[in-house]
Amino acid sequence: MKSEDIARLAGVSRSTVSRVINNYKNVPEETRRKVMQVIERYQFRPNNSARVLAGKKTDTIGLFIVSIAEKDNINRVYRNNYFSPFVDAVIDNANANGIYVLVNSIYSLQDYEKIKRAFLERRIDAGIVVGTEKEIDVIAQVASMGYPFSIIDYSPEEIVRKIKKGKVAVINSTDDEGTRKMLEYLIGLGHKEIGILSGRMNTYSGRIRYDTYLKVLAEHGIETRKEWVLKGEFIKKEAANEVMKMINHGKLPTALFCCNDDMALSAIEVFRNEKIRIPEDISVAGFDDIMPASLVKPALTTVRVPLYSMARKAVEEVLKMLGETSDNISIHSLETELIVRDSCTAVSGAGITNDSFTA
Amino acid sequence: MKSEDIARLAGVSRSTVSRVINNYKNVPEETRRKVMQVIERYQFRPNNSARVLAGKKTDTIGLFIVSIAEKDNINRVYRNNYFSPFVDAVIDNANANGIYVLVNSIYSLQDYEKIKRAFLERRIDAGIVVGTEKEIDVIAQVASMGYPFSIIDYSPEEIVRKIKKGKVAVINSTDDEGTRKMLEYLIGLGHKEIGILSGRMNTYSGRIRYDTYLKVLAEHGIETRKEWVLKGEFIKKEAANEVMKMINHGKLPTALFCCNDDMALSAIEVFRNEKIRIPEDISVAGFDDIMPASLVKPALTTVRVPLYSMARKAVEEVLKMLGETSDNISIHSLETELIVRDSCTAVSGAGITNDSFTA
DNA sequence: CTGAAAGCGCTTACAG
DNA sequence: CTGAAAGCGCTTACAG
Repeated sequence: MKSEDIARLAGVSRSTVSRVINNYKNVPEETRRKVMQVIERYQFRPNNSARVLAGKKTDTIGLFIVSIAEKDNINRVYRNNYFSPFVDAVIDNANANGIYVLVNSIYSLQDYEKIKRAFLERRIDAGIVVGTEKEIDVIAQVASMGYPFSIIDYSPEEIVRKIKKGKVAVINSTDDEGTRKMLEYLIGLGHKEIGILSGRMNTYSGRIRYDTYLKVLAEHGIETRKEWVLKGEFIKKEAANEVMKMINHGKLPTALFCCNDDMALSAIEVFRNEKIRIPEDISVAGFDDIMPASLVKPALTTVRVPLYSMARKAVEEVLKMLGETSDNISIHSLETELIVRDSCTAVSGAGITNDSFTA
Repeated sequence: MKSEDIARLAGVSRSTVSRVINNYKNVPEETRRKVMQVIERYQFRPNNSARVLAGKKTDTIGLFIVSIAEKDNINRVYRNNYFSPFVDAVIDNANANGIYVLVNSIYSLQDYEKIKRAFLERRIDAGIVVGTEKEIDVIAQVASMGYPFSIIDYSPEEIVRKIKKGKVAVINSTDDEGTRKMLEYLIGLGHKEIGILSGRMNTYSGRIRYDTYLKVLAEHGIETRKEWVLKGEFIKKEAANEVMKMINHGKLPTALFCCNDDMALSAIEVFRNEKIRIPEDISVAGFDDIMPASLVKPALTTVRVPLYSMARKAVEEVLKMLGETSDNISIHSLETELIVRDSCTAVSGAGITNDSFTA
């Protein structure tokens, strides 16, 4: 069944069938109805390849997930916990707009060519990139060909510097404010010895969270120690190693700010095994608010990153840019939120209770 | 840049360029090299729509995720925990074979038309369906048009009955054996009072797990009680309600077999709030082995469903069928595994320890 | 308002 | 071994 068949059956030309399908206004209601009837009767749907070849959009966007984890790491925990809701949200929002989503995993620099390939083969109209280690040069290249891009978690300054032309939206959360809220909450609980379990420094959020930690402590005249600055790379295992090292080293801080929940969960496990109580002996804070954060005991105090809204924004922006002719680089920061649960408490003897802050 | 440009630059015809791209054997090495050089120099990639229109495959499969949860249920917990690894795995395996994946969410019966549409528009070569409430008639219809399908978690008997013709692979896990192993493990621990928190009965795995529970108890001459047969629908909230009802009713069983981990986690939470200790007062077992299962305290004893292998199988089968001409319906059952952790223990006074079974 | 025709960028018998 | 040509199924100026 092709448009020619529909035309014959409806007693019109292929041109008219096409005009009906594409909602041209200069088709009389009578004709439109006649054609639609035949279309519905035969469940006709135009061949997408033919439409695209004739100049239509693909109505498909590419979602590229750059994964921090190794390809053969079966757990791939970071991705599962953190990205899944994002992927869901992108698909939901795209589908709601009649747009298809082609999802790709990127595990290596070489895989990055997939992005270019998908565009060169004209499989997609636009792209969304999420994950670690974004190869900005490839993206800049594709963007300069005129394809819109939403980029999640990337330095706006670097985008402005590296993307000379193109339609690009950068979607971040306000991790600086989130970090600040968390640290001021801890300081408010009386903590003066606050360690950090940092994330990947080649990641925008990794750097922001770390930099803001340093900044806020400095503002409050609080010093940290080398042994309390742990490098966890956003990965559970690395985090566990670093925490163990700190424990063996001797004196613990009274609070540990972890740059993501995965690492916080890992830290909690190590502490528990070492009979270090949470939050009595040490307060542990996370970042992201992934699903398990509310399930573990003690439930994790963390900073919520609005992944769903970010996904929606990414889709919205990319579709908006698709309809525009001029280049444009836009920056969007969505609000983070402090989520107080049970893994942090007042420093003993500080005379402050957790409750004063949840109210 | 199109194949014509490459042809001109390489001093050959479009036909020859096409033969090089499609690996025809009757191209002399010399010619092939010459053409490839130009292709690489200009980063040429053939327009996919043109190829498809000319008769090539799309090299894209559709992944359709039927979601039990409501569209506007922000948590959509079931899907996140259970399906995410599956989606990941499908994408990994497809990409590894140079195949793209178009991911679609299905929330309503009406959404089911998306499947038909994707095929009619010739966007995909084959489909994989996962999730609850599979509208088998739509699938049968599409399958009868010759498009291969892998269906996850569906009754083989019903497939054989309803799909008269087509290329279909049904991929299940051995939930019957898994259920049996779990129940015999519990019975071995001395439990004679075993309740069940059942799943969705319009789901194949939901029915199998329930039916096998009844069967195994009967085989062991163990009776259950009406008040211990809870209907959780695979959903945390329903599960919590049912468990609460059972608690209020009075006597508890010594063990509760939950038909998925989400419900088990939910049950554990309710018990904890009611000061009922796990596993001392009641043993709780799950099914699936989702990520949080190993993280909660006590860690959940459960049955592992080999989601990753199932995803790989689904991709493999669908690609295999793509290369075949004849119709074929195949049934595949992948092994489940009993995972003993901390949420189940011997009935007090039974004189049996957990250790006797983990060895 | 509507049809005939050109064109989108490939692939593949066909003929040589 | 290789090129000219037909054809895939649409869309859209163009002409009327």
